Amino acid sequence: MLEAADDLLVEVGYARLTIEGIAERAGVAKQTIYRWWPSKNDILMDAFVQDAAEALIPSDSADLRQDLRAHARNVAVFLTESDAGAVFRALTAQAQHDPALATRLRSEHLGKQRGYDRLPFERAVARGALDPGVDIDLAVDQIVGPIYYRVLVTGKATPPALTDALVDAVLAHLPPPHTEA
Amino acid sequence: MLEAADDLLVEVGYARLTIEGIAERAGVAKQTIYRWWPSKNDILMDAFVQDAAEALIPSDSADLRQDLRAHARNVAVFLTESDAGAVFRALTAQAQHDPALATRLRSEHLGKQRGYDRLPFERAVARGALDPGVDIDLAVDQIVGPIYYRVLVTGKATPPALTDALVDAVLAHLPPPHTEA
Amino acid sequence: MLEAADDLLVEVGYARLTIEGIAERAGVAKQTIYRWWPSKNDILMDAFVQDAAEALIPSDSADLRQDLRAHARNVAVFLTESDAGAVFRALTAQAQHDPALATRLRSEHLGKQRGYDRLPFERAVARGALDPGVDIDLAVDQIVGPIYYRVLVTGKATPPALTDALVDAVLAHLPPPHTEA
Amino acid sequence: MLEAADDLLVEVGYARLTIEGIAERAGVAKQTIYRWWPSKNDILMDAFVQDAAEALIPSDSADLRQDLRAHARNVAVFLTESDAGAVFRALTAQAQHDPALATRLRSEHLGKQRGYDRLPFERAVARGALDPGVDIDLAVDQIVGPIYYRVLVTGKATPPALTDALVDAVLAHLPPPHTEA
DNA sequence: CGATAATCGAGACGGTACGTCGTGTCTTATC
DNA sequence: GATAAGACACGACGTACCGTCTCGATTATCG
Repeated sequence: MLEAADDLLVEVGYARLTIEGIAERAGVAKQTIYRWWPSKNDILMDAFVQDAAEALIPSDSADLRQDLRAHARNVAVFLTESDAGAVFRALTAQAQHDPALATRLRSEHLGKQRGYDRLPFERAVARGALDPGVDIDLAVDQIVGPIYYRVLVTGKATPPALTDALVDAVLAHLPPPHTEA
Repeated sequence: MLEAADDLLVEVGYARLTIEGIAERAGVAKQTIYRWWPSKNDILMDAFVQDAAEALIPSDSADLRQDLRAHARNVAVFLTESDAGAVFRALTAQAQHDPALATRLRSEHLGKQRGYDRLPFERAVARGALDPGVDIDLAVDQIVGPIYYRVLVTGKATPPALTDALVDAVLAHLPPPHTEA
Repeated sequence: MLEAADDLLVEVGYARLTIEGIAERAGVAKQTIYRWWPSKNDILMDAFVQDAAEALIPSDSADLRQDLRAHARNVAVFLTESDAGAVFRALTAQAQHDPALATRLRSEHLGKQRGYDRLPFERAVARGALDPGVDIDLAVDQIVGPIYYRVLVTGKATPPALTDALVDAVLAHLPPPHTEA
Repeated sequence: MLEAADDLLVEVGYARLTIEGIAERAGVAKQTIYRWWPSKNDILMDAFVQDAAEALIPSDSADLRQDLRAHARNVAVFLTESDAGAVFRALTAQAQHDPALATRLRSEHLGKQRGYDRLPFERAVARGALDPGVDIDLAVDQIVGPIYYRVLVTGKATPPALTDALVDAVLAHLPPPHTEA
């Protein structure tokens, strides 16, 4: 059922995604869908949560720059090339018109994702490679913000060269750990 | 007519914005709307272009940091607080499902806007305050990207402290102009 | 269960009478109803047979006119004022669209009722007060026919004055018993 | 459209007559039907009024018995054999559950029909062949009542022999005009 | 007297039709 | 000749019941 919704979204696009279509594709009665989900967006939300659960956990190589570069590349690929990314873009779009959906999206996905995005920095702090006073959230915004912006707004590509440059720019002015030399 | 569309969008939200509603509000027959605009999105697009034409041109104080900070603040306020910003968010959302709209939005608004966003940097280069080799587009992405990202995706606030920090972070590692000492 | 059906019919009318409603009202699962009755009409039919069993047996006063007048009044009151009459009208209505129901209604109720309707005439013949050659069925039709017609079709009232007049009109031209003077 | 409703009623019966079916048959959108008729019964009512307008006007032969016999036969044939009669039976059935429909049926059809049913008697009175004090409505009820009763309730046949007998029975005890001998 | 089956409530399910809303096209009457 | 008014074919909406189908839980009987 979630699978049917997922597939149809990718096939025909959000605009032509109908509950009747999902029901027919899933071989299910319309009422059965309404029994479990109040709206099309909730179906997509569940489909997305189910699919995207595993994704976008940064690796841990003990090298902050390397981890961030890999993670930024993964975020870009997820957003632009994966099916789950297509669902995410659709949900984000709908969330602009639907505050309840926005809340769900943030509480059920973006919160966790923010945790993953912070992970490389937190590991670096833990291993003493980064000053604990660094504003990690700001750093994360500076890396992933431009990626989402390009995907959702300008439509420009987000090649590795770009994501690498974003990472490098952020790292360039992060204070090194204070060494009592 | 565009006004009616504009008002209704703000009043009832995109989801409940109908062409019949716009026609009624404008005291006009539905067909008259169809004579000029092929779709709801095109009406909004025109309404947006009309309204937002003047906005978001950066000031010129001969101080790059000061100009960028002011501009970033303006972008944030436009996106979160103005009626035109609400229309922009709706259009950006719909553009996710409608490539033609995405194209219009980019060619009729974002291109010009990008020019404005670049202006402070170009002026700084012109007055010799910035190395001409700087990747201005990257710098712009790093400043405005996180703002759009917060507004469209995470829903977090974008106070002046944040936009200032973004500007400062970008300026911190921009190479100063090469001075032949 | 039959009681629940009966009550609901009188309360909400046939149009809003649902099997789910009956089940809920009777505190019973829908399937339990389906175990015993194939359809809504069959439930009503059983409810009617149970309730109406006692009704409409003509008295025997040894006076044909008096018996017929009393019986005709009873028929009119049954049809217009009793709950069982309401069920009968509903069943008769449905029988127009459902031949099987029509057959049940005739075999399980109307046949017996016709026997009761004939009784005063048969008693009169037996006691020598009526010519045995009389077409009793025709006479019955002429008395009860107009009553049902008014109730089911024209909706006009059927007061005692009317039923009495019907009886009198029929009796007026019935041949007296042949007396070999 | 009315034609489609009419045809479908005869073809599939009232129980399977759906508005979607009528729409499809008439090559029309469902909404177009709802624009003009609030319910299935109203469609049938209009279809019936249109079709049955001409029917059942008694002939005038200057012979009361002959006119009544012919008219009673026509009524019986109309009810049992014509398409319009099938619609009438369905409407009468639904009118049992729907007071508004009952009212329409009476005001738009039965009133006029009652006028036709009375006509032979009124003509007889006019030509001096019938006592003006006769209760014509009662006489009409006694003739057509049993016919409707047989058709709607008992389902027994209404052959000419029966309708003739009904007419004869009524005429048998009607007072002749008072002749000043 | 405890295992074993029948019966029941609850309610999910695939369906059909409902009556409503909005779309984009069209015709008609007005100014 | 453009416009308001609004009818129309169409597609989808969300709802109500239909009749069928598992599920446990609860009796009720029999071993």
